[in-house]
Amino acid sequence: MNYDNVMKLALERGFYFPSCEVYGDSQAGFWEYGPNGVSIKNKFLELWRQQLVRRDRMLEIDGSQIMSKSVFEASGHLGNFADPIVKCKECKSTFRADKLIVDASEVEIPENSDLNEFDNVIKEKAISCPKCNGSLDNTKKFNMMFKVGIGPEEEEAYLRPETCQSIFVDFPRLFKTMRGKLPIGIAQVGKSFRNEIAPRQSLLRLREFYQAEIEVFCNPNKLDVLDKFSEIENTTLRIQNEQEVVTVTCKQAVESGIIPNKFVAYYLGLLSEFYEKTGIDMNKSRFRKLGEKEKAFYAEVAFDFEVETTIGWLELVACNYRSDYDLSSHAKKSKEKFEVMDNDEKVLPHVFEISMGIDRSLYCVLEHGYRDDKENERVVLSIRPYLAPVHVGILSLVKKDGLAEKTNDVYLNIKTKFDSFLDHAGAIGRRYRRLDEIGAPFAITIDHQTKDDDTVTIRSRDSMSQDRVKIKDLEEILSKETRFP
RNA sequence: GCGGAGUUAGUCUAGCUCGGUUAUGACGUCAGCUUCCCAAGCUGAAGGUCGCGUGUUCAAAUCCCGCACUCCGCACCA
Repeated sequence: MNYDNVMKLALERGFYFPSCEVYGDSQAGFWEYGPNGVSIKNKFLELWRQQLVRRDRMLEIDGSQIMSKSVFEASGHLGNFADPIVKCKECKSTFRADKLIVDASEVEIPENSDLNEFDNVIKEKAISCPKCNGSLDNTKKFNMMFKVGIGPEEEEAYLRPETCQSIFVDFPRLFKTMRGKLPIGIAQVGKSFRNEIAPRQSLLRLREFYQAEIEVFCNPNKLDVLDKFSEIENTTLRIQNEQEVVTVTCKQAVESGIIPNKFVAYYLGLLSEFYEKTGIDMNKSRFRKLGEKEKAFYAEVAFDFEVETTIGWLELVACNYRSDYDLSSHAKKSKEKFEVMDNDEKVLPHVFEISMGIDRSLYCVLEHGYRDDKENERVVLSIRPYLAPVHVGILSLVKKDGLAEKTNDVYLNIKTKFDSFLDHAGAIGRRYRRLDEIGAPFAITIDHQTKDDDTVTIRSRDSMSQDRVKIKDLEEILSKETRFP
Protein backbone atom coordinates (compact mmCIF):
# COMPACT_ATOMS: atom_id res chain seq x y z
CA MET A 1 0.00 0.00 0.00
CA ASN A 2 1.32 3.38 -0.94
CA TYR A 3 0.33 5.13 2.28
CA ASP A 4 2.77 2.93 4.15
CA ASN A 5 5.50 3.47 1.58
CA VAL A 6 5.08 7.23 1.70
CA MET A 7 5.07 7.12 5.49
CA LYS A 8 8.29 5.13 5.51
CA LEU A 9 9.92 7.47 3.04
CA ALA A 10 8.78 10.43 5.12
CA LEU A 11 10.37 8.99 8.26
CA GLU A 12 13.58 7.85 6.61
CA ARG A 13 14.23 10.91 4.49
CA GLY A 14 13.15 13.73 6.73
CA PHE A 15 9.85 14.79 5.20
CA TYR A 16 7.77 14.54 8.37
CA PHE A 17 7.70 12.67 11.68
CA PRO A 18 5.85 12.73 15.03
CA SER A 19 6.32 15.64 17.42
CA CYS A 20 7.99 15.24 20.79
CA GLU A 21 8.67 11.61 19.98
CA VAL A 22 11.39 11.14 22.59
CA TYR A 23 8.87 11.67 25.36
CA GLY A 24 6.22 9.28 26.48
CA ASP A 25 3.59 11.94 26.98
CA SER A 26 3.66 13.20 23.39
CA GLN A 27 0.14 13.81 22.15
CA ALA A 28 -1.44 12.47 19.01
CA GLY A 29 -2.15 14.78 16.11
CA PHE A 30 1.05 16.80 16.15
CA TRP A 31 3.73 16.27 13.51
CA GLU A 32 6.91 18.04 12.46
CA TYR A 33 8.24 18.75 9.00
CA GLY A 34 11.88 17.81 8.54
CA PRO A 35 14.26 19.52 6.12
CA ASN A 36 12.91 17.93 2.96
CA GLY A 37 9.34 18.44 4.09
CA VAL A 38 9.90 22.13 4.77
CA SER A 39 11.57 22.57 1.42
CA ILE A 40 8.69 21.04 -0.49
CA LYS A 41 6.15 22.92 1.63
CA ASN A 42 7.82 26.25 0.95
CA LYS A 43 7.79 25.55 -2.76
CA PHE A 44 4.19 24.40 -2.73
CA LEU A 45 3.21 27.64 -1.00
CA GLU A 46 5.25 29.67 -3.45
CA LEU A 47 3.31 28.02 -6.27
CA TRP A 48 0.07 28.85 -4.45
CA ARG A 49 1.18 32.48 -4.17
CA GLN A 50 2.05 32.68 -7.83
CA GLN A 51 -0.97 30.87 -9.23
CA LEU A 52 -3.64 32.33 -6.98
CA VAL A 53 -2.53 35.30 -4.90
CA ARG A 54 -0.38 36.96 -7.54
CA ARG A 55 -2.48 35.95 -10.50
CA ASP A 56 -5.66 37.38 -9.02
CA ARG A 57 -3.91 40.32 -7.32
CA MET A 58 -4.99 39.23 -3.90
CA LEU A 59 -3.70 40.72 -0.66
CA GLU A 60 -1.80 38.40 1.64
CA ILE A 61 -1.80 38.90 5.39
CA ASP A 62 -0.34 37.03 8.35
CA GLY A 63 -2.61 37.18 11.38
CA SER A 64 -2.23 36.01 14.96
CA GLN A 65 -2.94 32.46 15.91
CA ILE A 66 -4.42 33.44 19.25
CA MET A 67 -7.58 35.50 18.94
CA SER A 68 -9.89 36.97 21.52
CA LYS A 69 -13.09 35.38 22.72
CA SER A 70 -15.32 37.94 21.00
CA VAL A 71 -14.07 36.86 17.60
CA PHE A 72 -15.41 33.38 18.14
CA GLU A 73 -18.60 34.53 19.77
CA ALA A 74 -19.27 36.49 16.60
CA SER A 75 -18.07 33.79 14.23
CA GLY A 76 -20.31 31.23 15.86
CA HIS A 77 -17.50 28.88 16.76
CA LEU A 78 -18.10 29.09 20.49
CA GLY A 79 -21.67 28.00 19.99
CA ASN A 80 -21.52 25.84 16.90
CA PHE A 81 -18.04 24.44 16.73
CA ALA A 82 -18.95 22.04 19.46
CA ASP A 83 -20.80 18.80 19.68
CA PRO A 84 -23.27 17.92 22.42
CA ILE A 85 -21.94 14.70 23.89
CA VAL A 86 -23.27 12.36 26.50
CA LYS A 87 -21.39 9.70 28.39
CA CYS A 88 -22.52 6.37 29.74
CA LYS A 89 -21.89 6.14 33.47
CA GLU A 90 -21.31 2.40 33.28
CA CYS A 91 -19.25 1.60 30.19
CA LYS A 92 -17.88 5.13 29.62
CA SER A 93 -18.85 5.16 25.96
CA THR A 94 -19.35 8.61 24.49
CA PHE A 95 -22.15 9.46 22.09
CA ARG A 96 -23.33 12.50 20.27
CA ALA A 97 -26.41 13.49 22.23
CA ASP A 98 -28.48 14.62 19.23
CA LYS A 99 -27.78 11.45 17.25
CA LEU A 100 -28.40 9.17 20.18
CA ILE A 101 -31.76 10.79 20.83
CA VAL A 102 -32.84 10.58 17.20
CA ASP A 103 -31.88 6.92 17.04
CA ALA A 104 -33.65 6.05 20.28
CA SER A 105 -36.76 8.21 20.15
CA GLU A 106 -36.99 9.91 16.75
CA VAL A 107 -37.11 13.25 18.53
CA GLU A 108 -35.03 15.76 16.59
CA ILE A 109 -33.17 18.37 18.60
CA PRO A 110 -30.96 20.82 16.74
CA GLU A 111 -27.36 20.21 17.77
CA ASN A 112 -26.84 23.74 19.09
CA SER A 113 -29.83 23.65 21.43
CA ASP A 114 -29.59 24.25 25.13
CA LEU A 115 -28.04 21.32 26.97
CA ASN A 116 -31.10 20.97 29.22
CA GLU A 117 -33.22 20.03 26.24
CA PHE A 118 -31.08 17.00 25.57
CA ASP A 119 -31.17 15.97 29.21
CA ASN A 120 -34.93 16.45 29.41
CA VAL A 121 -35.62 14.24 26.42
CA ILE A 122 -33.23 11.60 27.69
CA LYS A 123 -35.09 11.60 31.00
CA GLU A 124 -38.60 11.67 29.49
CA LYS A 125 -37.97 8.92 27.00
CA ALA A 126 -35.85 6.95 29.47
CA ILE A 127 -33.02 6.62 26.97
CA SER A 128 -30.15 4.47 28.13
CA CYS A 129 -26.76 3.52 26.75
CA PRO A 130 -27.20 1.67 23.44
CA LYS A 131 -24.17 -0.47 24.21
CA CYS A 132 -24.61 -1.64 27.79
CA ASN A 133 -28.02 -0.22 28.68
CA GLY A 134 -26.41 1.70 31.55
CA SER A 135 -27.65 5.10 32.65
CA LEU A 136 -26.40 8.25 30.93
CA ASP A 137 -24.63 11.20 32.48
CA ASN A 138 -25.64 14.82 31.82
CA THR A 139 -25.06 16.21 28.33
CA LYS A 140 -21.94 18.27 27.88
CA LYS A 141 -20.53 20.37 25.09
CA PHE A 142 -17.26 19.38 23.60
CA ASN A 143 -15.81 22.41 21.86
CA MET A 144 -13.08 21.66 19.40
CA MET A 145 -11.24 24.95 19.97
CA PHE A 146 -8.18 25.10 22.21
CA LYS A 147 -8.72 27.61 24.99
CA VAL A 148 -5.75 29.65 26.18
CA GLY A 149 -5.39 31.90 29.20
CA ILE A 150 -3.76 35.26 28.47
CA GLY A 151 -1.59 36.94 31.09
CA PRO A 152 -1.64 36.41 34.85
CA GLU A 153 -5.42 36.72 34.94
CA GLU A 154 -5.75 33.98 32.33
CA GLU A 155 -8.11 36.04 30.18
CA GLU A 156 -10.08 33.78 27.89
CA ALA A 157 -8.89 33.50 24.31
CA TYR A 158 -8.62 30.75 21.72
CA LEU A 159 -6.24 29.31 19.19
CA ARG A 160 -7.91 29.95 15.86
CA PRO A 161 -9.75 26.94 14.42
CA GLU A 162 -9.47 28.43 10.92
CA THR A 163 -7.15 31.12 9.62
CA CYS A 164 -9.85 33.12 7.92
CA GLN A 165 -11.27 34.87 10.98
CA SER A 166 -8.41 37.38 10.96
CA ILE A 167 -9.19 38.13 7.33
CA PHE A 168 -12.79 38.98 8.22
CA VAL A 169 -11.85 41.00 11.27
CA ASP A 170 -9.17 42.89 9.35
CA PHE A 171 -11.35 43.49 6.33
CA PRO A 172 -12.45 47.08 7.08
CA ARG A 173 -8.89 48.32 7.56
CA LEU A 174 -7.50 46.38 4.61
CA PHE A 175 -10.19 47.58 2.26
CA LYS A 176 -9.62 51.20 3.25
CA THR A 177 -5.84 51.25 3.36
CA MET A 178 -5.14 49.00 0.40
CA ARG A 179 -7.53 50.94 -1.85
CA GLY A 180 -9.80 47.94 -2.15
CA LYS A 181 -12.25 47.40 -4.97
CA LEU A 182 -14.73 44.55 -5.20
CA PRO A 183 -14.21 41.79 -5.93
CA ILE A 184 -11.09 41.47 -3.81
CA GLY A 185 -9.29 38.39 -2.54
CA ILE A 186 -7.48 38.34 0.79
CA ALA A 187 -5.22 35.40 1.46
CA GLN A 188 -3.42 33.91 4.38
CA VAL A 189 -1.20 30.95 5.12
CA GLY A 190 -0.75 29.75 8.64
CA LYS A 191 -1.49 27.32 11.38
CA SER A 192 -4.93 26.47 12.67
CA PHE A 193 -5.81 24.36 15.68
CA ARG A 194 -8.64 21.94 16.33
CA ASN A 195 -8.95 19.64 19.26
CA GLU A 196 -9.89 16.57 17.25
CA ILE A 197 -11.24 13.66 19.26
CA ALA A 198 -9.31 11.11 17.26
CA PRO A 199 -6.51 12.50 15.09
CA ARG A 200 -5.19 9.87 12.76
CA GLN A 201 -3.06 9.09 9.75
CA SER A 202 -0.15 11.45 10.20
CA LEU A 203 -0.63 14.59 8.10
CA LEU A 204 -4.21 13.82 7.19
CA ARG A 205 -5.92 14.59 10.46
CA LEU A 206 -3.91 16.90 12.70
CA ARG A 207 -4.69 18.97 15.75
CA GLU A 208 -2.27 21.65 14.57
CA PHE A 209 -2.20 22.11 10.84
CA TYR A 210 -1.50 24.49 7.99
CA GLN A 211 -4.20 26.16 6.01
CA ALA A 212 -3.88 28.43 3.02
CA GLU A 213 -7.10 30.33 2.88
CA ILE A 214 -8.45 32.81 0.40
CA GLU A 215 -11.51 34.88 1.12
CA VAL A 216 -12.90 36.66 -1.89
CA PHE A 217 -15.18 39.60 -1.07
CA CYS A 218 -17.75 40.41 -3.69
CA ASN A 219 -20.89 42.32 -4.49
CA PRO A 220 -23.68 39.72 -4.22
CA ASN A 221 -25.59 41.47 -6.99
CA LYS A 222 -22.75 41.04 -9.47
CA LEU A 223 -21.93 37.36 -9.28
CA ASP A 224 -22.18 37.02 -13.03
CA VAL A 225 -20.35 40.23 -13.89
CA LEU A 226 -16.73 39.19 -14.17
CA ASP A 227 -14.53 40.22 -17.09
CA LYS A 228 -11.68 37.93 -16.10
CA PHE A 229 -13.98 34.95 -16.42
CA SER A 230 -12.75 34.66 -20.01
CA GLU A 231 -9.31 33.68 -18.68
CA ILE A 232 -10.61 30.39 -17.36
CA GLU A 233 -13.81 29.78 -19.33
CA ASN A 234 -12.19 26.87 -21.18
CA THR A 235 -10.51 25.39 -18.15
CA THR A 236 -11.96 21.99 -17.38
CA LEU A 237 -13.46 21.02 -14.06
CA ARG A 238 -14.23 17.50 -12.94
CA ILE A 239 -17.47 17.71 -11.02
CA GLN A 240 -19.17 14.91 -9.14
CA ASN A 241 -22.74 14.44 -10.27
CA GLU A 242 -25.16 12.22 -8.41
CA GLN A 243 -23.59 9.13 -9.95
CA GLU A 244 -20.50 10.03 -11.91
CA VAL A 245 -17.79 12.59 -12.43
CA VAL A 246 -18.43 14.84 -15.41
CA THR A 247 -15.74 16.87 -17.11
CA VAL A 248 -16.95 20.28 -18.19
CA THR A 249 -15.41 23.64 -18.95
CA CYS A 250 -16.07 26.46 -16.54
CA LYS A 251 -18.25 28.08 -19.17
CA GLN A 252 -20.37 24.95 -19.62
CA ALA A 253 -20.62 24.50 -15.86
CA VAL A 254 -22.19 27.94 -15.46
CA GLU A 255 -24.43 27.63 -18.49
CA SER A 256 -25.77 24.26 -17.40
CA GLY A 257 -26.28 25.46 -13.84
CA ILE A 258 -23.96 22.92 -12.19
CA ILE A 259 -22.17 25.92 -10.74
CA PRO A 260 -24.48 28.75 -9.69
CA ASN A 261 -22.53 31.69 -11.14
CA LYS A 262 -19.43 32.90 -12.98
CA PHE A 263 -17.87 34.11 -9.79
CA VAL A 264 -17.74 30.69 -8.14
CA ALA A 265 -16.78 29.04 -11.43
CA TYR A 266 -13.89 31.44 -11.90
CA TYR A 267 -12.31 30.53 -8.58
CA LEU A 268 -12.89 26.81 -9.02
CA GLY A 269 -11.16 27.24 -12.39
CA LEU A 270 -8.16 28.95 -10.82
CA LEU A 271 -7.98 26.28 -8.17
CA SER A 272 -8.12 23.53 -10.75
CA GLU A 273 -5.28 25.10 -12.73
CA PHE A 274 -3.26 25.43 -9.57
CA TYR A 275 -3.65 21.77 -8.60
CA GLU A 276 -2.80 20.68 -12.12
CA LYS A 277 0.58 22.33 -11.58
CA THR A 278 1.24 20.58 -8.25
CA GLY A 279 1.61 17.32 -10.13
CA ILE A 280 -1.37 15.72 -8.41
CA ASP A 281 -3.11 13.45 -10.91
CA MET A 282 -6.20 15.42 -11.84
CA ASN A 283 -7.84 12.31 -13.22
CA LYS A 284 -8.07 11.26 -9.58
CA SER A 285 -9.73 14.46 -8.47
CA ARG A 286 -13.23 15.86 -8.29
CA PHE A 287 -15.22 18.78 -7.07
CA ARG A 288 -18.07 17.50 -4.96
CA LYS A 289 -21.07 19.64 -4.20
CA LEU A 290 -22.02 19.19 -0.58
CA GLY A 291 -25.55 18.46 0.51
CA GLU A 292 -27.41 20.43 3.15
CA LYS A 293 -26.35 18.19 6.00
CA GLU A 294 -22.67 18.05 5.10
CA LYS A 295 -22.13 21.77 4.81
CA ALA A 296 -20.47 23.88 7.47
CA PHE A 297 -22.79 25.98 9.58
CA TYR A 298 -21.88 29.16 7.70
CA ALA A 299 -21.98 27.86 4.13
CA GLU A 300 -24.68 28.50 1.54
CA VAL A 301 -23.06 26.63 -1.33
CA ALA A 302 -20.12 24.35 -0.80
CA PHE A 303 -17.83 22.39 -3.10
CA ASP A 304 -15.09 20.18 -1.75
CA PHE A 305 -12.07 19.53 -3.90
CA GLU A 306 -11.20 15.89 -3.31
CA VAL A 307 -8.35 13.68 -4.44
CA GLU A 308 -8.25 9.92 -4.57
CA THR A 309 -5.40 8.19 -2.77
CA THR A 310 -4.64 4.64 -1.72
CA ILE A 311 -6.55 5.25 1.49
CA GLY A 312 -9.59 6.73 -0.20
CA TRP A 313 -10.84 10.13 -1.23
CA LEU A 314 -9.32 13.00 0.73
CA GLU A 315 -10.81 16.44 1.10
CA LEU A 316 -8.04 18.90 0.24
CA VAL A 317 -9.97 22.12 -0.20
CA ALA A 318 -13.29 23.38 1.05
CA CYS A 319 -14.86 26.01 -1.19
CA ASN A 320 -17.68 27.70 0.65
CA TYR A 321 -19.95 30.53 -0.35
CA ARG A 322 -20.28 32.07 3.12
CA SER A 323 -22.58 34.91 2.00
CA ASP A 324 -22.42 37.81 4.50
CA TYR A 325 -22.49 35.43 7.45
CA ASP A 326 -19.09 36.49 8.79
CA LEU A 327 -19.06 40.19 8.01
CA SER A 328 -22.53 40.79 9.35
CA SER A 329 -21.89 38.93 12.57
CA HIS A 330 -18.59 40.73 13.15
CA ALA A 331 -20.30 44.02 12.30
CA LYS A 332 -23.05 43.33 14.79
CA LYS A 333 -20.76 42.18 17.57
CA SER A 334 -18.05 44.82 17.12
CA LYS A 335 -20.36 47.66 16.04
CA GLU A 336 -17.84 48.47 13.32
CA LYS A 337 -18.95 49.24 9.78
CA PHE A 338 -18.19 46.48 7.29
CA GLU A 339 -20.11 47.88 4.32
CA VAL A 340 -18.06 49.23 1.45
CA MET A 341 -18.79 51.18 -1.71
CA ASP A 342 -18.91 49.31 -4.99
CA ASN A 343 -19.10 52.13 -7.51
CA ASP A 344 -22.21 53.97 -6.33
CA GLU A 345 -23.67 51.11 -4.42
CA LYS A 346 -23.18 50.55 -0.70
CA VAL A 347 -22.89 46.84 -0.04
CA LEU A 348 -22.04 44.43 2.69
CA PRO A 349 -19.82 42.09 0.66
CA HIS A 350 -20.45 38.40 0.42
CA VAL A 351 -17.58 35.98 0.78
CA PHE A 352 -16.47 33.00 -1.25
CA GLU A 353 -13.71 31.07 0.42
CA ILE A 354 -11.09 28.64 -0.84
CA SER A 355 -9.82 26.92 2.25
CA MET A 356 -6.92 24.69 1.42
CA GLY A 357 -5.41 22.03 3.65
CA ILE A 358 -1.68 22.24 3.06
CA ASP A 359 -0.60 19.14 4.94
CA ARG A 360 -3.08 16.94 3.13
CA SER A 361 -2.14 18.47 -0.19
CA LEU A 362 1.51 17.75 0.44
CA TYR A 363 0.67 14.17 1.28
CA CYS A 364 -1.13 13.83 -2.07
CA VAL A 365 1.79 15.36 -3.93
CA LEU A 366 4.06 12.77 -2.33
CA GLU A 367 1.73 9.84 -2.87
CA HIS A 368 0.95 10.66 -6.48
CA GLY A 369 4.64 11.23 -7.16
CA TYR A 370 5.78 8.03 -5.46
CA ARG A 371 6.97 5.43 -7.93
CA ASP A 372 8.32 2.00 -7.11
CA ASP A 373 10.56 1.43 -10.13
CA LYS A 374 11.18 -2.29 -9.78
CA GLU A 375 12.96 -2.58 -13.10
CA ASN A 376 15.74 -0.32 -11.92
CA GLU A 377 15.49 -1.33 -8.27
CA ARG A 378 14.75 2.14 -7.02
CA VAL A 379 12.11 4.33 -5.43
CA VAL A 380 11.53 7.56 -7.30
CA LEU A 381 9.66 10.61 -6.18
CA SER A 382 8.54 11.95 -9.54
CA ILE A 383 7.38 15.32 -8.40
CA ARG A 384 7.50 18.52 -10.42
CA PRO A 385 11.07 19.91 -10.52
CA TYR A 386 9.99 23.24 -9.06
CA LEU A 387 8.54 21.48 -6.01
CA ALA A 388 11.51 19.18 -5.39
CA PRO A 389 13.18 19.61 -1.99
CA VAL A 390 16.55 19.32 -3.71
CA HIS A 391 16.88 20.59 -7.27
CA VAL A 392 20.22 19.08 -8.09
CA GLY A 393 22.85 16.76 -6.69
CA ILE A 394 26.47 17.62 -7.42
CA LEU A 395 28.54 14.46 -7.47
CA SER A 396 32.13 13.51 -8.13
CA LEU A 397 32.39 10.27 -10.04
CA VAL A 398 35.40 9.33 -7.94
CA LYS A 399 37.10 11.30 -5.23
CA LYS A 400 40.68 11.07 -6.49
CA ASP A 401 42.55 12.66 -9.42
CA GLY A 402 41.36 16.12 -8.43
CA LEU A 403 37.73 15.37 -9.26
CA ALA A 404 36.56 16.14 -5.72
CA GLU A 405 38.11 19.61 -5.90
CA LYS A 406 36.60 20.24 -9.31
CA THR A 407 33.21 19.13 -7.96
CA ASN A 408 33.49 21.52 -5.05
CA ASP A 409 34.09 24.36 -7.53
CA VAL A 410 30.96 23.52 -9.48
CA TYR A 411 28.95 23.32 -6.26
CA LEU A 412 30.30 26.64 -5.02
CA ASN A 413 29.01 28.37 -8.12
CA ILE A 414 25.45 27.15 -7.97
CA LYS A 415 24.69 26.46 -4.32
CA THR A 416 23.06 29.82 -3.65
CA LYS A 417 20.96 29.67 -6.79
CA PHE A 418 19.45 26.21 -6.43
CA ASP A 419 18.76 23.74 -3.65
CA SER A 420 21.86 21.68 -4.26
CA PHE A 421 23.34 18.69 -2.52
CA LEU A 422 27.04 17.93 -2.65
CA ASP A 423 28.06 14.29 -2.35
CA HIS A 424 31.43 12.60 -2.80
CA ALA A 425 30.87 9.43 -0.83
CA GLY A 426 30.39 5.88 -2.02
CA ALA A 427 29.18 4.29 -5.21
CA ILE A 428 27.74 6.58 -7.84
CA GLY A 429 24.62 4.45 -8.35
CA ARG A 430 23.78 4.62 -4.67
CA ARG A 431 24.08 8.38 -4.70
CA TYR A 432 21.78 8.63 -7.71
CA ARG A 433 19.20 6.51 -5.93
CA ARG A 434 19.29 8.57 -2.79
CA LEU A 435 18.59 11.64 -4.88
CA ASP A 436 15.77 9.82 -6.71
CA GLU A 437 14.09 9.08 -3.39
CA ILE A 438 13.84 12.71 -2.37
CA GLY A 439 12.72 13.70 -5.84
CA ALA A 440 15.81 15.61 -6.97
CA PRO A 441 15.15 16.05 -10.69
CA PHE A 442 18.81 16.36 -11.69
CA ALA A 443 22.24 15.03 -10.80
CA ILE A 444 25.42 16.54 -12.13
CA THR A 445 28.46 14.30 -12.22
CA ILE A 446 32.01 15.51 -12.56
CA ASP A 447 34.19 12.89 -14.30
CA HIS A 448 37.64 12.67 -15.86
CA GLN A 449 36.53 14.31 -19.07
CA THR A 450 35.55 17.37 -17.04
CA LYS A 451 39.22 18.13 -16.46
CA ASP A 452 39.88 18.19 -20.21
CA ASP A 453 36.94 20.17 -21.56
CA ASP A 454 34.94 21.59 -18.61
CA THR A 455 31.88 19.53 -19.36
CA VAL A 456 29.81 17.46 -16.94
CA THR A 457 27.01 14.95 -17.25
CA ILE A 458 23.53 15.89 -16.17
CA ARG A 459 21.22 13.01 -15.32
CA SER A 460 17.50 13.34 -15.24
CA ARG A 461 15.65 11.56 -12.47
CA ASP A 462 12.72 10.04 -14.33
CA SER A 463 14.48 8.70 -17.43
CA MET A 464 17.89 8.10 -15.82
CA SER A 465 19.37 9.35 -19.09
CA GLN A 466 22.39 11.61 -19.19
CA ASP A 467 23.54 14.52 -21.32
CA ARG A 468 26.94 16.07 -21.44
CA VAL A 469 26.87 19.83 -21.02
CA LYS A 470 29.32 22.67 -20.45
CA ILE A 471 29.77 23.82 -16.86
CA LYS A 472 29.14 27.41 -17.89
CA ASP A 473 25.73 26.43 -19.25
CA LEU A 474 24.61 24.70 -16.05
CA GLU A 475 22.99 27.69 -14.44
CA GLU A 476 20.90 28.46 -17.46
CA ILE A 477 19.81 24.85 -17.93
CA LEU A 478 18.88 24.41 -14.27
CA SER A 479 17.06 27.75 -14.16
CA LYS A 480 15.00 26.78 -17.13
CA GLU A 481 14.21 23.30 -15.84
CA THR A 482 13.38 24.17 -12.23
CA ARG A 483 11.49 27.37 -12.90
CA PHE A 484 7.94 27.73 -11.62
CA PRO A 485 5.39 27.46 -14.43
C1' G B 1 -13.91 8.29 23.48
C1' C B 2 -15.15 2.70 22.80
C1' G B 3 -13.43 -2.25 20.87
C1' G B 4 -9.31 -5.01 18.63
C1' A B 5 -4.10 -5.47 17.26
C1' G B 6 0.62 -3.58 17.97
C1' U B 7 5.29 -0.59 19.92
C1' U B 8 12.82 -3.83 20.18
C1' A B 9 18.84 1.11 16.40
C1' G B 10 17.26 5.73 10.87
C1' U B 11 13.89 1.44 8.61
C1' C B 12 12.25 -3.63 8.94
C1' U B 13 12.85 -7.53 12.31
C1' A B 14 14.41 -12.29 15.91
C1' G B 15 13.86 -13.14 20.99
C1' C B 16 8.37 -12.91 24.70
C1' U B 17 4.56 -18.77 25.08
C1' C B 18 8.19 -21.28 29.45
C1' G B 19 12.05 -14.64 33.21
C1' G B 20 18.62 -16.26 33.55
C1' U B 21 25.76 -14.22 30.57
C1' U B 22 27.34 -8.96 26.54
C1' A B 23 19.44 -8.29 22.91
C1' U B 24 19.44 -11.15 16.85
C1' G B 25 19.71 -10.37 11.78
C1' A B 26 19.03 -7.52 7.34
C1' C B 27 18.97 -2.88 5.02
C1' G B 28 20.58 1.95 5.80
C1' U B 29 24.52 5.40 7.96
C1' C B 30 29.85 6.73 8.81
C1' A B 31 35.38 5.95 7.80
C1' G B 32 38.97 3.57 4.66
C1' C B 33 40.21 0.60 0.23
C1' U B 34 38.47 -0.31 -4.69
C1' U B 35 35.84 1.75 -8.85
C1' C B 36 35.86 6.71 -15.32
C1' C B 37 28.42 6.20 -14.45
C1' C B 38 23.44 3.51 -11.79
C1' A B 39 21.72 0.27 -4.58
C1' A B 40 28.61 -4.16 -6.72
C1' G B 41 32.93 -5.84 -3.60
C1' C B 42 36.46 -5.78 0.70
C1' U B 43 37.92 -3.91 5.81
C1' G B 44 36.42 -1.43 10.02
C1' A B 45 33.04 1.54 13.10
C1' A B 46 29.04 4.02 15.27
C1' G B 47 24.06 3.55 16.51
C1' G B 48 19.37 0.61 21.76
C1' U B 49 16.58 4.24 28.63
C1' C B 50 13.66 -3.17 24.32
C1' G B 51 7.20 3.12 24.07
C1' C B 52 6.77 5.33 29.34
C1' G B 53 5.90 4.30 34.53
C1' U B 54 4.92 1.06 38.48
C1' G B 55 4.76 -3.79 40.64
C1' U B 56 6.36 -9.15 41.29
C1' U B 57 11.35 -11.41 41.55
C1' C B 58 17.95 -12.82 43.59
C1' A B 59 17.07 -11.50 38.27
C1' A B 60 12.19 -8.47 33.57
C1' A B 61 12.50 -7.03 26.38
C1' U B 62 9.98 -11.49 28.51
C1' C B 63 5.08 -11.89 33.91
C1' C B 64 1.03 -8.18 36.38
C1' C B 65 -1.16 -3.27 36.45
C1' G B 66 -1.58 1.79 34.67
C1' C B 67 -0.56 5.43 30.90
C1' A B 68 0.98 7.25 25.98
C1' C B 69 1.44 6.57 20.96
C1' U B 70 0.64 3.86 16.10
C1' C B 71 -2.66 0.99 12.98
C1' C B 72 -7.75 -1.15 11.97
C1' G B 73 -13.11 -0.75 13.01
C1' C B 74 -17.11 2.34 15.51
C1' A B 75 -18.21 7.28 16.65
C1' C B 76 -16.35 12.20 15.33
C1' C B 77 -14.33 15.40 11.31
C1' A B 78 -17.19 23.59 11.23
